[in-house]
Amino acid sequence: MKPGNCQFENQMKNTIILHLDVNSYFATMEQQANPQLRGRPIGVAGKGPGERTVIAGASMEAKKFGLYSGISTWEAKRLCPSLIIVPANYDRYIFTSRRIFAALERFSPTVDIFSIDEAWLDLTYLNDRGGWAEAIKLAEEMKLLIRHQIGEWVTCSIGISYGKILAKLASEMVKPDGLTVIRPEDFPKIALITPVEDICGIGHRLTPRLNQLGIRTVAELGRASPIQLITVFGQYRGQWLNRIGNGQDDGLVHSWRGLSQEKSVGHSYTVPKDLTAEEDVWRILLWLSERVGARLRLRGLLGRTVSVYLRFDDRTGWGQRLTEPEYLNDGGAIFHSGKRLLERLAESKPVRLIAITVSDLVRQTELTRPLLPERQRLDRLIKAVDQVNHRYGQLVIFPAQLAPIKSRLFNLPDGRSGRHYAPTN
DNA sequence: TCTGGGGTCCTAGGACCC
DNA sequence: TCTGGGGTCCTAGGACCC
Repeated sequence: MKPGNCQFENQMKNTIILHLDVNSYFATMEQQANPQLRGRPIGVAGKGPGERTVIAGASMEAKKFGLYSGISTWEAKRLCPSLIIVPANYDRYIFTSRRIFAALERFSPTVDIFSIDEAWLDLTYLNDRGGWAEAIKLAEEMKLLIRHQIGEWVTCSIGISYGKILAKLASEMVKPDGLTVIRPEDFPKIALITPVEDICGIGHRLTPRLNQLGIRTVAELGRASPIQLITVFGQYRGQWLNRIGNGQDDGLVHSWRGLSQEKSVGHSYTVPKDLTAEEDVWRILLWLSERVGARLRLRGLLGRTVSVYLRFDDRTGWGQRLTEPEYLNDGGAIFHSGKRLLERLAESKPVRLIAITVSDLVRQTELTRPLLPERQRLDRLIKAVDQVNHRYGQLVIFPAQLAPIKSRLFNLPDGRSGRHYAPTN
């Protein structure tokens, strides 16, 4: 094989990648915390009853009824009348997630976090001490360690392969508590029976388009003409599809330490009842802006691109973004940008979801230009407000414009903590 | 009574500059 | 005056993930 034209570069480097996925993470956390929920169909919901919400996670027992993440609670109840709906405790899930990833670091210095309950580990270093057999042994140790440290009810599915995508595919093959290996020589066999949509990166839009071209399995994807794939799906995606179809799985594994800076911070909210008054939309936008600002400051970040997104009662969406000359992280300024974007909206339809996101982020410490004196004063005020709000719960001190909907807002669950705001008086 | 909330990455095209 | 190429910044939009 010519160098530089190496079809299976990862195989030649003897890469060993492990993917770990905690089974039904949110539901498992709740069952671990409350033994009465074990063995029963439960669904974890993001918001309180009466709000428009969906199931964020379902237990294995509930999945047997056809439940999945993203289904509305109403539909979930219809499929599984005995379903127990449990409110989410995101703070706890995040806390436990960090404990799991920290525990995994004893197996590899390179732990690449994919989501709250999934990570890849680079085990290539095992090549000179047992290789694949040793990787399998470590996987079994990981399962034991997680059960021991996190909880007896907590199982995970592990996949081991020579690349990230195939390791993830392997971990999804057996659930719960699986351990599956795809060695380079196994790929052709696996490709024959794997539908393209099982590949992470081929979703509900690409699948029908591939199927239309007569491509249903990964093996068929591998046989497809690279030129055709590039023509249909563009340079980047076409090449990627061709590579993955041929088992060339060469995505890099990055350590989460140091590298993982967030690219954007945002919040969205689906209102219980569609909004028709412009001022109501502004108030929700201000509330979301304040939360985004607080989160940016908590992480020591500033951003200068502000995006606003609305979803209307007819399910259509509208979004705009703008980049400010100055970096910002206070709710007032974020809201101001967001409101300017909203002014560009021509039509007026009932609004069901409002979202605001700040991107193009930098660390506060990276900003070299000193703040103007008036900006310094504002900064001190914001810091004092942050301290109070942090101690007593979010938005104890809040912008006066929020007063008209204060009582409603204080009944909104905080998406991250699952807590309800306490009354302020 | 349908469809949440939090993210990531890539591309095309316009404006502007050298 | 016209034309081209290269580069950067920005916005809109599409696709994907859990």
